[in-house]
Amino acid sequence: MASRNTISDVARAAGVSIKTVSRVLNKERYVRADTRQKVETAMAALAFSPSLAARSLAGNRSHQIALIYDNHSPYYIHAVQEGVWARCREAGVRMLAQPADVASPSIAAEVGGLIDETHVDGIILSSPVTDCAPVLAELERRGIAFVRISPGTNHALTSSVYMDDVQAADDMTTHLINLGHRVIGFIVGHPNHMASEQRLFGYRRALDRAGIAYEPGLVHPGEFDFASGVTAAYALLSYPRRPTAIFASNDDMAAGVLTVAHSKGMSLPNDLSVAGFDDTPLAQLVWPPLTTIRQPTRELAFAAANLLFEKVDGVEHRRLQHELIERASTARVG
Amino acid sequence: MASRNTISDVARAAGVSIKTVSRVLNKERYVRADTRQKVETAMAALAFSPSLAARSLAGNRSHQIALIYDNHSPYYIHAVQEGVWARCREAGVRMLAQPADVASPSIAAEVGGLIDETHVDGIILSSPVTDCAPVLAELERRGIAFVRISPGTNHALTSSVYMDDVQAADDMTTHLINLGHRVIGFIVGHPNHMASEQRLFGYRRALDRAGIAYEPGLVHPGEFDFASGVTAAYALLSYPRRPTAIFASNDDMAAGVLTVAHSKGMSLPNDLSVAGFDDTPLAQLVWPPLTTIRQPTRELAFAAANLLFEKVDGVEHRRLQHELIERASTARVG
DNA sequence: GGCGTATAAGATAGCGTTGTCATACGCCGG
DNA sequence: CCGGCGTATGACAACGCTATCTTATACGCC
Repeated sequence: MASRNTISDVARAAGVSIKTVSRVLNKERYVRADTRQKVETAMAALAFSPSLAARSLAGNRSHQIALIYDNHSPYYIHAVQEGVWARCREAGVRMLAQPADVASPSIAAEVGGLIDETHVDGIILSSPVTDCAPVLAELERRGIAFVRISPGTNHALTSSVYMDDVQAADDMTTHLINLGHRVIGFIVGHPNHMASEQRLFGYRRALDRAGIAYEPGLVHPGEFDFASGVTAAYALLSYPRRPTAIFASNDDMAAGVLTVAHSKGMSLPNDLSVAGFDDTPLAQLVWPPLTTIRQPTRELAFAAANLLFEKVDGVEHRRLQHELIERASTARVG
Repeated sequence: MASRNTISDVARAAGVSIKTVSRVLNKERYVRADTRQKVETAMAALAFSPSLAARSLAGNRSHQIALIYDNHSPYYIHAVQEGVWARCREAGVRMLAQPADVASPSIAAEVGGLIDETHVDGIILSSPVTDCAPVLAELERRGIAFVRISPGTNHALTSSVYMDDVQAADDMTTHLINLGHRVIGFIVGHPNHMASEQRLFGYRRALDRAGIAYEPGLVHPGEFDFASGVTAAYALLSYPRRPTAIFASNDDMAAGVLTVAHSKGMSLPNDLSVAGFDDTPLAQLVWPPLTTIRQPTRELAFAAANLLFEKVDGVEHRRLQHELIERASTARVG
């Protein structure tokens, strides 16, 4: 239970002042190469890790950032955490993963409290917090650096990373049309998420361009979870003009569609094509594996952290590319 | 960009000394009810959140704990994070989610660095870090409080929470035997995880009790992921004594079995019963939904945090109950 | 009435860093 | 040969709390 090694221990071991150790630690200028070497040797020998608490308190950086999320998809959260974490690791910054509840009236206060408590240097917002007005207002008010992942509103006002959800949904719909489908069901995402609207819009745009009339009865609300996919599938499959293909706004709902089809004894993909969105690992775990849109979630998260560390002055955006992944759940209309 | 409110601001607003504010904050004795009230009012009015950095530095508590994991199942990580986080929230303690790599030679140093940097008050180890010898040694050496989730080794030496993997696998195997199966394939888990051995042992114990000879050809290694489930399923389904049921050590591998069975045009569960383990959400997203063992992951994590906060002197263990969940992937042998 | 004890509150010294300012050295040009 | 500048280093205060010690008051007992 040896007590913590401090900067003073390192300074003593290296025969320099604590300030010089601090300079080495922070890669400041005005340290001779051989001095730097001595200090680094001493740090390694003592396995010195500087106290983040002390650094936060004394300096104007905490070497920590927060990732805020409120998403019920473990796959999404996992990918986002991993992406941000990977970039943080490179930068020697600690990531605080912070769940939140966008529906809570106190969410802004909680985010404010988080900032005060932890002194974080910046914040990354993932969907749907990325469009949570009270949180955005609080962050603006405090003037803290932040980057939004896949924002749906006020795109121009803040830095963000995103993909083109409209185009992606258009691509998938067009793909189904190219396979000969003319009656295509669509399951909308959770109303909290701006991406839901955009994906619906892409679906409509593709139909439009192909000269296929939009039919409200073929569009069913959902909530991005399996259960709502099941519900929607039952509704769509009993609709008078029964769809030959169903495009769900995410993979979980698509899995729900598959389950309903299986339980009705349908043969997939011959009796019904099913498409998902996101390309979570789930897409490959179900049968038949899902044709879906690969959303570069991990890369978006990485890019968000990157943008935060660059500390660009103004507002900056980075768009990442999606990709249509064709698997066995879609086929030419029978 | 108002600057942080400090304990002094609160003290001034309440007309008391900073030490009294500190007392209220830490729920110490010797504060009159009306004084406490004044302070609490002032804190609320100023939306005061104490600096964790300052508290860590000055006191001997940091109000933070770390959760260390190296698990490739997003569902597992998510459940563990959620359980620990829920208990932390109640306790007003911050949770640091820390990925690690059990295969890395520097893992102990990294954990040590984490402790030095963050001053965490305690640590929770999830599988497979829970059985990582270098990490355990480092934690012992430092005398820091820690709780292990589902340890497989040296159970008696440290506090832990766990479920009975042997009994659970025994239960499932017995369930299949009771359905009339006599040729039961088994897919082992990742060798890193101690649970893998235990589940295999439970399988063998149940066979033994039922007087069914153990047949090595019916047991195939796996790695807890979908791909290894697929590989194992191909092997098992081409084994001369073809199994009528396959018990996979987790749900992901069971999903792999389902996929192989589907692609061979088998009718499930009539041609083959498939059982999983863990009851992750995935179990319900595949077709047919998996008969599986519900592992109370979230509750285990919650209990682990709880044990940490109780700061019991000696070593303590908590066992949580598993449950066999029967769904549509298993049936009486045809 | 004096004294011991429990309760209530304040003064002050750190905790381990970084920021600021001061200092020392070597080198250059005039 | 001296003043000034760029470089390299150190001394010390400050960050916002908690721990420790001290002081003040109230109360009960002999």
